[in-house]
Amino acid sequence: MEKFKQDINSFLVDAFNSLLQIEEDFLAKGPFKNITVKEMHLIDTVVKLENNNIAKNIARKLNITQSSLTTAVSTLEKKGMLIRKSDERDKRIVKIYPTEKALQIYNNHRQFHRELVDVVTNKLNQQELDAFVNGLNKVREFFDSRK
Amino acid sequence: MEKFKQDINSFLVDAFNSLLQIEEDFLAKGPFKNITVKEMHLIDTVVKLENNNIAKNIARKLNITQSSLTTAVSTLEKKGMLIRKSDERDKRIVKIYPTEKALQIYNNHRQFHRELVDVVTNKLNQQELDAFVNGLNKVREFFDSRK
DNA sequence: GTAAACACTTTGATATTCAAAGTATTTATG
DNA sequence: CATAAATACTTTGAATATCAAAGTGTTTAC
Repeated sequence: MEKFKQDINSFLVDAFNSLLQIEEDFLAKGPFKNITVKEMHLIDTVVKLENNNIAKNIARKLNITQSSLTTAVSTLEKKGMLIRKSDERDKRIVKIYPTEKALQIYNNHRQFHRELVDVVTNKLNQQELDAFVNGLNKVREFFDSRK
Repeated sequence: MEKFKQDINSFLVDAFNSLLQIEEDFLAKGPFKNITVKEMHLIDTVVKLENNNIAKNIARKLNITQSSLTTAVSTLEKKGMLIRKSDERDKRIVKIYPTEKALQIYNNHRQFHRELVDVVTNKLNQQELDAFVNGLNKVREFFDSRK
């Protein structure tokens, strides 16, 4: 049992850092080199929020302050990745949209994640996969409950 | 199958950030409030490397440059967490040691991880645990092979 | 119609990171 | 054995990220 616990712990400690590193390398080798993991994460959030893409929601999702978001969006606006549009109905609100270029990067990055997950699922049979995903979800539930 | 893949992916994407957040909160509530997750990670590495605690090794382990390490160590030296000692035999080499205070923080943090892992293992039966750890190790293998 | 609330941006400060240059020490080589 | 090269680290200067607090403009509430 101790062995299991060690495995789980070292995974939580080390594997995530490895993932970050791999992701960084992948982006560095990709077609758009001047994008960091953090910027990728922002683009990802913007795309996924779709119609809830107002600045406030994005900041909350990313767990950063509005002022931090403002600067991050400005940077990506300069890089031609994001566009600001103020809401027609409520002019206080700023909505944030990905450019065509950002969508390309997004898809490129999605592909990376898809390959990553494929490697895992290919190595497990159906029963193992069931149990694995079940385990992950328990960990996640715990994390969510502590937030 | 698609559902499984989505679950695995969103775990890798979101759970990591949740963990970071939880860890930050835990440190903020702990007995030594002025310690960040990154600083904790540095202390952790110093303690674990034991006799290989020379600056160069620590930087490599953390995947940061030597110059970044220098400033990080200086900060924790000022906070009374780390001590520099130059090597007797080769005076170019700087060895880095944790103070008593750092060891207390280290143990406190270890306890946090122990509890975290306990929560997970308690929620899974033996068979599920086998599959879960097996799956994690497959993910890790993939990460390591890409490094 | 004015005060309060809201959504965002700007400003000023602090922290992190890196590359490049600099310092001190050790190793290699002719 | 003297000097060049390599090594381990630190300093410097620049870029980026982050936040709190103050500021701007807009909407809502009374």
